[in-house]
Amino acid sequence: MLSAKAQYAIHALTYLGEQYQAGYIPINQIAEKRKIPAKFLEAILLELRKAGVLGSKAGKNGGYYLLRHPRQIEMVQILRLMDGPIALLPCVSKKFYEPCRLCPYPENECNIRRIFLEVRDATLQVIEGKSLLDLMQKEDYPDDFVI
Amino acid sequence: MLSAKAQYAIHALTYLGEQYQAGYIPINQIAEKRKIPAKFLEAILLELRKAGVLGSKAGKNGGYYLLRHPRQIEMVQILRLMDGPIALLPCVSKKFYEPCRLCPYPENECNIRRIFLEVRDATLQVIEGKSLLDLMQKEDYPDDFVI
DNA sequence: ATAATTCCTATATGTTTTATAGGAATTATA
DNA sequence: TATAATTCCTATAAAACATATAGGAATTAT
Repeated sequence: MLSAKAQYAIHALTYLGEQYQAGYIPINQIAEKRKIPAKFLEAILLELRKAGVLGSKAGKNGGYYLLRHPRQIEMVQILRLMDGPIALLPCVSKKFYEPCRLCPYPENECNIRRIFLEVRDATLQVIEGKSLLDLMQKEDYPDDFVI
Repeated sequence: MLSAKAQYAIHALTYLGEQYQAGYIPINQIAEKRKIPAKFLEAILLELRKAGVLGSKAGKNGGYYLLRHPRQIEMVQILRLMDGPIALLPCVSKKFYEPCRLCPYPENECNIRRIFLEVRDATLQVIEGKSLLDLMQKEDYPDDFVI
């Protein structure tokens, strides 16, 4: 399951997506609208900024905003940032690979690994290519919003 | 990612699969062969027994054994027993469904949900129909072992 | 009887997740 | 320039969960 953090991130980002190019959005507004604990959200947004997903402006009338068009923000990047690996086992992870400590057989012969590699590939098949825009409620936005 | 518990369960079960119909296998043997902490394994095997996956016999020369042929033990059952939902969000879970607490829109209109439903379906597509036998190193066993 | 095992409940230990605190820095604007 | 509203940053608290162990009761073969 996704952590609360990852879910909060998704909801915050879709909210910011709705306000794309509408200026700086303060944390408290997002927190209130999406029912996310404000201080926790603050930490999440900070992380997203440091990862180059969000921009921010401090001071009065400041806030956060998307650095790229929602179509250009990859869903899989958000998931990995918040929760780490997509794969269910370290030995089949693309970005967080670690060798298996339990398996008595070589990796390339392991059937456990083979199957969990299939699972990972099936998951990536779905989410790679998906963007923040796909997660948003597109109907709510003007036609010219979509690239 | 799978918990250590789920990984231990898989390894213990494949080990028992290798010994299918070879009598009662004591916890300590499994623990030693698969490098699993014995007391933790004990709790896991107990759970698998209560779920009807394993049988056991107490006393001298006792131990655990598979109640069904490895082909008849569903991979997905093991994963759900050990780690709960397959789905990444409660609102798309088949067996552990819970409504979304954050989403402002009705479920059937939510694009977040739509995508995570796709992910779940892709995952289930791979693992439903897979059995313990698929996780085992079949090559090690006599031909007549496979149904 | 003894030894080897499972059974069961409780608890300890460690780690991660979730959440909050609080003050410094920044900025708009009155 | 003072004020208010914000982000920035580090630290820490609190809660939940995962992992692991303890220890004795019950069972069984020999």
